[in-house]
Amino acid sequence: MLDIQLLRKDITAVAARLATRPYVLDVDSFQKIEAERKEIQMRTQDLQARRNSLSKQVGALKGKGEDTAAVMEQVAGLGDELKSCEGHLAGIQTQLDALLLGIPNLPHDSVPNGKSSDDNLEMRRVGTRRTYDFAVKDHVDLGEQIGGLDFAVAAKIAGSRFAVMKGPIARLHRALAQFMLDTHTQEHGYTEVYTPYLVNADSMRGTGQLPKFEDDLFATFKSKDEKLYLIPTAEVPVTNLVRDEIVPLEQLPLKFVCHTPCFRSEAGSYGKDTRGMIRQHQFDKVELVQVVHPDQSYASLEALTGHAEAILQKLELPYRVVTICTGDMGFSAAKTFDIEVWLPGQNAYREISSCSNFESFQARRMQARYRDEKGKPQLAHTLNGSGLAVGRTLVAVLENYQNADGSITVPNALHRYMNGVESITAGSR
RNA sequence: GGAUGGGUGGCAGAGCGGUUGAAUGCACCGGUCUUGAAAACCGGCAAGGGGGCAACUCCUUCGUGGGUUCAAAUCCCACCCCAUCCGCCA
Repeated sequence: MLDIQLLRKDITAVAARLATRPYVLDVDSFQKIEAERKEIQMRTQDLQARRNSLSKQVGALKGKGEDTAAVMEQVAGLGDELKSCEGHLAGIQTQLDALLLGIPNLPHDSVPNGKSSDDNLEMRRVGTRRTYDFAVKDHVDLGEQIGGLDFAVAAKIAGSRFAVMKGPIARLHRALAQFMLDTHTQEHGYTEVYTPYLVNADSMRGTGQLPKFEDDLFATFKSKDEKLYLIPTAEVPVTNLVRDEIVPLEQLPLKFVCHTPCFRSEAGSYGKDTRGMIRQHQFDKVELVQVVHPDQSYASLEALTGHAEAILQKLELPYRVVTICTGDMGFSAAKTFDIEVWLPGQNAYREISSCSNFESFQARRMQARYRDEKGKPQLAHTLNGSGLAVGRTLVAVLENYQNADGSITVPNALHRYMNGVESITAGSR
């Protein structure tokens, strides 16, 4: 959510910056509602003030044993107008909130303008792409040949966009998650957390999934009329740890790492990435979340991106980092770096992590604050990034570490998580 | 699912129709004292929002929603959450 003061003061500049996303801010309707709000709010508060002071007089008169009939009559006369004003104001406030909740974040000045992913800015390429003296396979063929990846049985159990992993592939998948958690907690200073996978609507609103993106979510029912949502990313429960909290200054920055399954409906991506486990309804991810002082958030974004990159470096997987342009950026982000890993099977770089600074956009929605030097509550800045998407990392390992005979060499960094296993083949367990 | 108790400021915890945005303690900030610190003493200290150039001022908030009343943290109704015990259970 944007600061409403910003919209009141300089809506033209805000609209211009949002247009780069592109998002058309309805300036007229905002200004119309805002003008109405101002008028009604002032009138309502004036009536309330009069009622309060008259009521206090009644109390004072009664205390002295004097007659109160005249004052009570006066205050009674206020009743109807007050009630209608309060109702009117509540209605306008609801409208205003709805409008505000639908406005995306302002891109940071350093974000390149652009229309689509074609306009994203490559920052760096890291690692060396292997050359193969045989025809490379993709992870689907490799996994099925080993007997560890089964999409057909997953479709039987649940439908499309699910996978069943078995044997050495399932183990490799687990090893990757453990390896990521250990690296981030032991080397990057994150605190591991375990959270609910089902969350309430307030939490989804806090991080920006609701009200606009309900279609992207899976939901379930706690009771007949109480809905719970399956998390699309650990960002949601973890960032909401600080919802409605005032964190003491000395506790910043908060750094959390969390491994969870993620559930996405992938509505609107029909026909995209239908093969393999690149785009699934359910996938595991290790997520990094930081809550920081506003002065630090861009330095933190660089650091957090580096933490995600460290995983790929340790796994010796080649990747590149891109800055997402205005037109390709997510709703809540002020700036995003994507990390894209090289996939020989697709002969392309594919997103494996997305690291964003949300500035105060999420914090304002969820009233996540810290106490500044003067003791005043201030909105914190929130960040998060995948460190990394476990399923896609598995895909990257399978494809990059494949051998001519279809076996997979286990990256050195994972040996201790695989009980010393250095290679997996069809016979592995 | 059943029973009981409970949800009040950063925390603990009073208040149970009016002058209470809320006693008291802790924490925190400023000061006195001290070589320094502690202790002691004095003072300050909720959040969100509106109006105003400002000084300042007004509104809202005691789990949530609704109701009664001139007036609600306090009374009534519904719901939610937490704790404990019983039942069931990974």
